[in-house]
Amino acid sequence: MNKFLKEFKDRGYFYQCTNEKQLSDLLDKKSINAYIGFDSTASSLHVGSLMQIMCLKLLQNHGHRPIVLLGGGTTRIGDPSGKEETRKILSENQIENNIKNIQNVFKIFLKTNNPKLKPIFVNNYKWLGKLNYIKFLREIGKHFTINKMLSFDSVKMRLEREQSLSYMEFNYMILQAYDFLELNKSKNCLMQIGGSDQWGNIVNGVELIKRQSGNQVYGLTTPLITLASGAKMGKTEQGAVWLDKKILSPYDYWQFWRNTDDRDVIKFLKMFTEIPLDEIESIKENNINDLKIMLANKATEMLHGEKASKESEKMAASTFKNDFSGENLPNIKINKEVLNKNLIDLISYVAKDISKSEIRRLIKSNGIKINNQLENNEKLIIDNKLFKKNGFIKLSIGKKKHYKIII
RNA sequence: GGAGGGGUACCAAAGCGGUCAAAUGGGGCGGGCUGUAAACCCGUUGACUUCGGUCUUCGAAGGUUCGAAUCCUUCCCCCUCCA
Repeated sequence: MNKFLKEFKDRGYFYQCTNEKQLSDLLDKKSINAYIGFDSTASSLHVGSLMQIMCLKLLQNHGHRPIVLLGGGTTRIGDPSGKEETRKILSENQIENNIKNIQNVFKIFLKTNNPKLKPIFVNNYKWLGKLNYIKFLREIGKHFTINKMLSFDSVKMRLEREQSLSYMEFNYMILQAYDFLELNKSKNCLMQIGGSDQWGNIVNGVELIKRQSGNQVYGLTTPLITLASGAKMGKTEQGAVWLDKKILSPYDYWQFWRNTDDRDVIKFLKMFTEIPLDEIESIKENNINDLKIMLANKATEMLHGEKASKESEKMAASTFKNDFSGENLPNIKINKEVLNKNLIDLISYVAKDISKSEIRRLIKSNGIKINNQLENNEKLIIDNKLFKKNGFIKLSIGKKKHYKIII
């Protein structure tokens, strides 16, 4: 089997392929261009897309060139795959801004010195935006039969559940197929990768290209990641795990990986780091917590860089050892308005999204510590004296959130 | 177009004139156990509070009533069946 394909499978990225044997031979013979499309519905991607990003990275590592399609056109429509409801339509401006921001992630992950392997960015609005309806129906539409379209999971599910599917959304798969055709023509793209829910859309593209130009292209899908707990990958208590430090700090990102379920650690090491598989094999019996730290380090390093990764590790170490070093904790400066007020005001200032009622509850239920000391007095006045000993206060909210309060 | 059913807190779902800030489950949060894991156990889960209370919530707006999530009117949205 082709080396790329082999690693693709060994790392757990493989779900389905349109023609595995042929694809393997092709990849052995030459370097190809392959694409994955990403949704631009939010200003950043989250870990839910990370596997796809890793796929592109792997592709690149094996000497193939990644094409990143940011769906300025299709985002204007909304993919019904896997969705139970029609999606909100975003404004054009929003979409373009999202695309700009999302690109940064790829620039980080797909950085390379080899100009031949540099990622190609495309926005399908460029071609979808100027389609001529009649012409499109005649040239592209004729290749799609309603009979078949109705049989696709994305459509079938909606119909079975008797949830409405608008004509607009119904067209999504045709547009995605058209994207593939366009990229095949203009960028000589020979493969599309996508999540398993994209299978139908991808197959349509492969067939459309075959009919239109006779070219043979391939599709590859990745499995839905299932966590040991049964939950969806990428959600934490706080919400989605974003790949943008403006939305989710490197430390929180690091923590996300550090808190991986035992049963998922090896799987994640394979999927979300570039540690060689034989190395993972040889360390897999190591202490589980060391492995989690390794996972967190490597994953954070890929996205936020080595420095941020190391700092996060240090911060975690000082946070979870109750030795009161507190050195690496995030600094929160308080101004005089908060000084000499009470504990509730301080916490409210530090954690703005917690309501005062909630803070009172926290204090009552032993959730708040000042300098590692349980503090039950919500009216404790925060004055200069408290800062005397160390020059700062270590404020702990629950077991995992700690702050270094300075004046 | 006709006939029904429904919209309740983060989600699901009970309540159907006062005892409802609203049962129950899930989720979240805090605590315990531990390994920053899992499982389990306990507590908590509208806001503000001088801890006495106060204010705002049951699709929207009005109305009846001492009193409404609960009854009436209008409107909006969803679903089922018939045409």
